[in-house]
Amino acid sequence: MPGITSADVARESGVSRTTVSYVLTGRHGVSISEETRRRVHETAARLGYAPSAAARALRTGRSDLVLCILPDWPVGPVIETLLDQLADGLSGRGLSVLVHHGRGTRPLSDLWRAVTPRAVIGFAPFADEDLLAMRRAGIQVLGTLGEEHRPDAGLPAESQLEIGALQVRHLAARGHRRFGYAWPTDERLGIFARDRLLGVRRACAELALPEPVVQPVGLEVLDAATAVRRFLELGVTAVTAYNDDVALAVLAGLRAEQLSCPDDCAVVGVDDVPAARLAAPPLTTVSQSIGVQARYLAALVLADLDGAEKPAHPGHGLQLVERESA
Amino acid sequence: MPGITSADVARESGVSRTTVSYVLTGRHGVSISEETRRRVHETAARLGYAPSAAARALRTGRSDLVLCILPDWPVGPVIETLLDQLADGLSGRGLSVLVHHGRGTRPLSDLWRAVTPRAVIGFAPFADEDLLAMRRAGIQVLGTLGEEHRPDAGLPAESQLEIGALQVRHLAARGHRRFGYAWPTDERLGIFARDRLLGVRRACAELALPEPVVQPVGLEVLDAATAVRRFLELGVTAVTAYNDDVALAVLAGLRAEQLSCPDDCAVVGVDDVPAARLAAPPLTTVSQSIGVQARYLAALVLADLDGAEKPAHPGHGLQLVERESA
DNA sequence: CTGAAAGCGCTTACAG
DNA sequence: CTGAAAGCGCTTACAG
Repeated sequence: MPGITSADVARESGVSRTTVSYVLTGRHGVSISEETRRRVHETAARLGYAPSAAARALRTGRSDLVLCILPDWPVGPVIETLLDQLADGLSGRGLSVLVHHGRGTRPLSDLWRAVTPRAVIGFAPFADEDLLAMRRAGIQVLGTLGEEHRPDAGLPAESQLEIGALQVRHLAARGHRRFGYAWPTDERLGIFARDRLLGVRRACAELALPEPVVQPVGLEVLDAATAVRRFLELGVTAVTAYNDDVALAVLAGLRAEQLSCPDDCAVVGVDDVPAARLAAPPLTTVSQSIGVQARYLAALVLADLDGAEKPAHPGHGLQLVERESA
Repeated sequence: MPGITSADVARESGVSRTTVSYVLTGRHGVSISEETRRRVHETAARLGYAPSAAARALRTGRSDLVLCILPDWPVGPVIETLLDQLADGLSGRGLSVLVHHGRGTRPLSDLWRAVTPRAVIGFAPFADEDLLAMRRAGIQVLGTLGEEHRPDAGLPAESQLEIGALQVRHLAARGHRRFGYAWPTDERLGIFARDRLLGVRRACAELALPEPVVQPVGLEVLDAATAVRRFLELGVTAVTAYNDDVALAVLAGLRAEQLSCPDDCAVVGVDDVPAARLAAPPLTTVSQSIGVQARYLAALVLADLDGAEKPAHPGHGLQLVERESA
């Protein structure tokens, strides 16, 4: 029992496959009697017919899939939520979101060729040749970092810069002058960390503050304690962390060193993960309003689908969530 | 420039499409001169040829994709790591892992028909009709909860039961007799929480301990504090939490109530997320050895691919990670 | 308003 | 050792 085809539906309904296709794809312009329409729909439902996506993709060169390419590290709850909301925004238009975690040695081209997606959304930059190949194949290619972002050309992502700047401005407003930057030990994160740190550097420069002290901070209490000691030795009074995970480690390091936060050292993270508000002390952090981002991405995909013009960029929607750690 | 087809490669190499196909799919049994082989490979590489997956899927009825269906809530770092490792294990055999977050209103059948996957792996139970339809279409269907798991038939998942039991046994060995169960407020988690709690209940019964006190615990300090107060009023001295997120909330609740952990109340979580070791105090938790699970899943998929017999189940590989909270 | 026919790009018996 | 041909299931001009 391999499956019902449109030919089966046509035979059962006493019409041609053409008519079945017209009825089922809701083709406009062609008028088909209401009676025929009804019969075709009814038969299709009764037989449990679902069109072969492979055949449709082969014929039209396009599927109803949106492929999201994640980098090869655990992305955390924020991106997960973004993906969920993106899927929500797209499902109403018959589009399904499929996610690929960038692991495995398989070339990217195998993947998008296998999926024939309507659009590809990259959560980290694509290699130029991949980008070109996808565009050439008529696939809409989007990135969450903004199109201007070309790390190979040395161009940082605006939103990442802004994150670092927000952290600094909040702390500077509270009188801090000497900053530490808690750099993630996972090397794969460097691509984002670089831009966030750059944002911190620039903000410090603008405020005529000294350069931040950069220190790698592992996600272990002992590692973090070592880093914290080093920070304080160098006169740091406030730490901007790469993200909440790293910030949580700094908090743990401070506790291990019997230091109090924010009195001995203030800390601000990035992401506002659920654990942030449960930390000791509750973590001040920068949240990226993912609802806005998700809607914007969905709108971009749909605009392309409709041949409409691109929606305006909603801004980065960053927000400082003040709790007790800074 | 729509794309290079096998016909292009054939023409350029001066052979037929048949030969191109034979060479490129590495077909055994058919002998083709080494010289021809070389020429075809060279031409394909030079032209940047990659076969159309849609055409191949239509012809063979199968793709090189493994589709993972996640439930519609954020799954957290543990599942993310599992997916990464699964992709690693499968990529060597030319299989790519694609993930669908179970959001959106689109029916599951649209999805697997669009992807024509080699295998589908469910991280939450499938509806019976979906299961049947996929099997009928010749797709290998696997679940991370074990095949015996049929919640609609009231059958709990072994591994989930065992998690709860492990938590209780650890605490009972430390002299605790009256347990609280920190139940997640996110209703979508109920399907797992139910089985874990059942494991706790059974373990209590076996040890002739009183029934656990179940209390929903939100991921906010105030919610958690309320729950903690209630637990202690009822004489609870140790809390088994649904997972580390909930356990972190309990810890925050204890701090808010000026209570000490583990002296006033011990806590044990599930998952061993990175934040667990950074908690105050560091969280004792049950870790699910995902490396083992990932390898087992990969082996299952590959065994089916090769027509080999199923690998033996490696056991649940649960482990209690003792830190300071219990 | 509806049907016969071509063709998307591949794989695979089948025939030489 | 290699090629001509069929066919996977669909969509879509084109012809009635």
